[in-house]
Amino acid sequence: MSNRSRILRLSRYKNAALRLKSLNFLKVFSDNLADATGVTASQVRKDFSIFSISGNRRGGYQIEELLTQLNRVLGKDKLQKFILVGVGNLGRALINYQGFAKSEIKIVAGFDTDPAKFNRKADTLILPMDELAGFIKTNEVELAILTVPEFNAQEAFDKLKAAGIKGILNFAPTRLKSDDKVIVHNLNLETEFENLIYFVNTKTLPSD
Amino acid sequence: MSNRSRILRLSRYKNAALRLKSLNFLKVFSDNLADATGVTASQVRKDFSIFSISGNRRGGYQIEELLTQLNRVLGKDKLQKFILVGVGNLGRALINYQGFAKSEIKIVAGFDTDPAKFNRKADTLILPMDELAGFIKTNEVELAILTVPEFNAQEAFDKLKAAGIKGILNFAPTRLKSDDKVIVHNLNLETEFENLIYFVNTKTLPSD
DNA sequence: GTAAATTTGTGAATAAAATCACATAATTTT
DNA sequence: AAAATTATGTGATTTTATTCACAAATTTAC
Repeated sequence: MSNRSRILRLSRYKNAALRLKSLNFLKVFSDNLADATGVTASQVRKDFSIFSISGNRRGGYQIEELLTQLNRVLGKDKLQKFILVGVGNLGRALINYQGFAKSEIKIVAGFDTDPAKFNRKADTLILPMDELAGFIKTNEVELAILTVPEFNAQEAFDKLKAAGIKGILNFAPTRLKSDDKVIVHNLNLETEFENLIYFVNTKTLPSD
Repeated sequence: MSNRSRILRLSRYKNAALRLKSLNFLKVFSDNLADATGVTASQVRKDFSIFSISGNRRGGYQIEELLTQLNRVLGKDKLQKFILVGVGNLGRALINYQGFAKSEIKIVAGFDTDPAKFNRKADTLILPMDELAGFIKTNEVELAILTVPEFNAQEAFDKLKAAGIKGILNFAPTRLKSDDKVIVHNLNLETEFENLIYFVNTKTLPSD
């Protein structure tokens, strides 16, 4: 078993554990993680149970050990290289985003069709689309971020797929479909905004 | 009943319907919407049923009428004004994001503590935090986007809450909690990346 | 060293969400 | 205008996810 929201929760537990670690905590209880992430304690324990993450009865979880186990499940025990296609406002923001600094996530290059954006001297190279397939092969990149306008999304997707990319985080406002070859995670900003608007307008509390 | 994923699906149906409308389609079937959004046809109909959105037996849904009903539910029948706090890379990208152009979402001002960022002449004003509360009152803004670094998130949240903001889309890597006064929708980019990494590493298809 | 206290881990129970399946309504065909 | 066809709409069923509740393990107190 392994659905999306369960994995999202594991990430949150990890973030909560990291925060506690930075405050010099050595151990943490399911109760603490539940408070920090807004779920129930038994949910935390059930999630751990499903991924064979274990602690000590009465002693809680050793934070260091817990983080190791969570990072193992989440694949964060090794560097994850991403390329980014579409160096517009959002693309550039993601390339410069500081939030990944401590994590094992790295955007290794950006690609665009606009020559004005190419840059072979920057910290993160910005290259023409022609070099996409070659770069992916040479650098053994499996993951991509798609931040192109709606109209170009399908074409860019096809190129990424042809070049052997295995996973795509799609910010373009077009829903792309996962298949055996490529896993797509669609993240539509307008949809997220609309969701908030709905809950504010109806004054119901979202139940996630 | 009204959980987050059901509302997210309604947004997707709406986007699919919009796309079909732009191709001059006049009607659409639950089957079409299902294909376009990656769910089952009965899911589409069940979602509609729950929000009393109805079509014509044998005739499907009139797109124009369907959009009206969806926009009513999603609160997109009127302009939704947002302010944005934290004009960094991501904040600026959202301010300049073109994807909202056709929608009823508008970012009316940005706020920051850094005087270098203030701009009273730009299309979207960038103002000092001191003016936050006043602006919110004068312009009757209920919604906010939070794109500050982790360390400043709680303080900014408190100010927004005190100023009467009703809903926050939080991009800061700190989980803020919803309550009766403010609904928070947390959107943690690192978590989204990790989620993709997990499914690529384990080669399982996400079941959302 | 025994008893009391506390927290995990997980089957069992409950709740929630998705799918099925079919009666009902509308349209098209003949 | 009757019969055949095609979609919706929704109770019933199934599946999935969450919570409950308690035995097992460990720690602390006496």
